[in-house]
Amino acid sequence: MMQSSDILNELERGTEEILVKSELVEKLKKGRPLRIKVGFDPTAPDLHVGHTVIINKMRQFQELGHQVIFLIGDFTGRIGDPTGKSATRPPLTEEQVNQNATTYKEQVFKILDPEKTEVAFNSTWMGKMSSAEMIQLAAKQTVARMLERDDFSKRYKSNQPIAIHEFLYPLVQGYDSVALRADVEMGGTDQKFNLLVGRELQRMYGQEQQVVITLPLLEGLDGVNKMSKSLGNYIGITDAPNDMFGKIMSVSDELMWRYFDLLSFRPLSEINKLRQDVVNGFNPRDVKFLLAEELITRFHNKAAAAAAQEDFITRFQKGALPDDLPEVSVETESVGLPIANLLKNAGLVDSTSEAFRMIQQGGVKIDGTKVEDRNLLISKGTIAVIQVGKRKFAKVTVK
RNA sequence: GGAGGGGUUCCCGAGCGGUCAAAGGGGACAGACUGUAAAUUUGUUGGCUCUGCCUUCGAAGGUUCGAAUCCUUCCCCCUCCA
Repeated sequence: MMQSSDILNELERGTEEILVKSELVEKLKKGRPLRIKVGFDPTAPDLHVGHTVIINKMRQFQELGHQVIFLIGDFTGRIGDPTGKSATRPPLTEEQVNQNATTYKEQVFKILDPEKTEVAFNSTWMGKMSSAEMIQLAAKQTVARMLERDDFSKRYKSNQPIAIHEFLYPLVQGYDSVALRADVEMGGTDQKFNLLVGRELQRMYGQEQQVVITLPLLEGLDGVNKMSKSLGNYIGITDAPNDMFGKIMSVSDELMWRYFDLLSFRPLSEINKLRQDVVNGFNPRDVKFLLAEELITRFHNKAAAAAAQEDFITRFQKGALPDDLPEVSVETESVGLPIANLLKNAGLVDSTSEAFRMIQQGGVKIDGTKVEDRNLLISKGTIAVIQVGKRKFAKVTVK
């Protein structure tokens, strides 16, 4: 049995902030399972490893015997994205929401225990709310308060639009905590404002206030922006082993340590040792291999991790072709097809202009031989392995 | 309702009658190099029947030999005042 101070240390590990820590201590003392709320966006059912930072934390609460609530913001999703990036978001149908929820479950249960997870939808209570009640809810916060939110104030100051409905987003999210009687709500640091609105609303509705725990946002593969699908700088947890491996390898040596801190289950002492090894001349590439292996094993299995590493080595270190070459056939009505058109028709490039550029840059190879002539005609009946750059390959048949 | 500012190629952002497929940066891609799809470095970055042609600068008209650049109307965004 762990000491309560050990439990607290364990829970605090990897978090950005706990508001208010003393309240969490009090709640933990009660000896009953706490209700841990975490909200997810229903439009984005493909989780990436950035999301797993928080899911790992949820799992930790579960292991300590608490009740984890996986809240799908299907109603909130219809309000619209308050990041201002997508002005109009097509409303999801109930069918789509359910489908996305299923996808979610498949993914998070690679980490969470399904027996100890409650899945909730906020449309359950929000859908029943009358407009009068909605306005009463809106009356509980002021515009000035809303503008305190970093994202809103920045946009306001830089003359970016803020639609009124975007103010409702934090209110609804906060109200969810009231409806669920949450003891703890977790979210990314970008969620801090919304999470705190939940605290305030609970107080106004006469409930004990939830403790807010924020977790750091994981940087994406570029090392600059946070990991997100829209930026394309993510490692999806359903990514194929080879893709996962490649993406992890493309992370800079520096960012790799951040990933170790937030994604690896290895103890800190072990990570520090690896760090020291690299300082002493150990190849950081091999440390990256370890990270890739751990994550692929978590989301796939050990054999897949080993195979992915094997593939990476033969393909990039030794320059060999991958085993699973996609086969494509392109048709021509004359005796042959100009190389540029062939590349385009085979889907290896987006346009013939791009094809010409690639040839000019020396990135196109046919059966391993670099193409020098941009007007090269590939005759009908040819079957050849064509490569564009380091990552695009196809076995092309000209019919 | 009034006054003013603005909408440019994937993104940010110059251009303000011809030399504009449109500076610069970011991103992406390609080459070189390499202990890695790290770092570094060089280059490319609208399309096509490709060394020439075609379509782009919120939308539609107009002026002009010629418009992203000028005019008109419309749509959208922002700021200040009410």
